[in-house]
Amino acid sequence: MQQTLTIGELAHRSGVAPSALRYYERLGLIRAGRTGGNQRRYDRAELRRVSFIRIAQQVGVSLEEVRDALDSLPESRTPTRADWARLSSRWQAKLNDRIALLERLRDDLTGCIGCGCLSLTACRLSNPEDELAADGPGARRFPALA
Amino acid sequence: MQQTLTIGELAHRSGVAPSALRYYERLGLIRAGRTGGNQRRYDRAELRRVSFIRIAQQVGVSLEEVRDALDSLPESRTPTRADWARLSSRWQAKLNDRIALLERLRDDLTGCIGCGCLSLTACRLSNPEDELAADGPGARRFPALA
DNA sequence: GTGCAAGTTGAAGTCGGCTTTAAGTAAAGT
DNA sequence: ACTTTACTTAAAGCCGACTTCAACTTGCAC
Repeated sequence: MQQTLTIGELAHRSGVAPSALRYYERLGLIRAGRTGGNQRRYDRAELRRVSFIRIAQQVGVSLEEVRDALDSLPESRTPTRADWARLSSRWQAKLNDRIALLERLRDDLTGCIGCGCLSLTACRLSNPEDELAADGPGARRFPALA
Repeated sequence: MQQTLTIGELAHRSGVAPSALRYYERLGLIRAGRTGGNQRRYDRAELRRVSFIRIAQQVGVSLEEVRDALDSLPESRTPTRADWARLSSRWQAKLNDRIALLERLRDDLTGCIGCGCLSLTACRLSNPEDELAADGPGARRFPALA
């Protein structure tokens, strides 16, 4: 017999409000069974799903993207290992991009502290900006990630 | 004589819409001079500021947090190096936390692929969940970052 | 079996982060 | 000078991610 959690218990365990859990369910991110009296009962495994959702969210991934990812995790039958690998590598790339962004941000900060200048925005020593000015009318520093 | 950018030019260069730039200005994240005819003229340095904002945002940092950080970068007079160090280390911690989250997310994914199971949520091999069940009624996996 | 905390729903409200709209002004090209 | 394109504002609208509300039902505790 499977042990299940009420919405309150899952909320408490995960640190996510019951209202948010219902919202996630409406969006198809998590699933719940029901009691005879129509109350939700969560499989313990959902706790991991919720954790995954929250982490992803905290690093700037939208719920829609998360849903797409979770949808690709087949609940039912054997998926091809190739499908798995594809999904995984897509997320790997996404995560690597974000890690790179974070490192860039960190380096910007430390660079400006390192060089002793007082304004991040005016630091020419570590960041000669004129490279950009050279590459035509459409020079964009940060093309969109997605 | 300082070279300046119109809002359209800054928008194009940074990949951020003019409306968003005006919004950032209202929130105090960026600054602009004005022409005689009341049009904005941006110092080139603002490009770096905008870049910083967008990167921070993409990794889940709110504009308010960004503003707080940027506010601590004194535009005017010499700030204490201690202030700088404090601000920097606060952000370092923030960034390190986020990097850790990303790595955890990535490990969750790869772990589940590695072990060959088909459901992230049901993977018991690599993630025995019962440790959590043990630590009382308030066990929360992810206390808030901030 | 009764009481009360915890659960249910749909609809409306909130907040952050912008975009759009409307009505008008500035600046650059010819 | 004139035309076109880019800019200005305030106010309203929109979308994602929830929370709150109101009215009602379940289910565990005694």
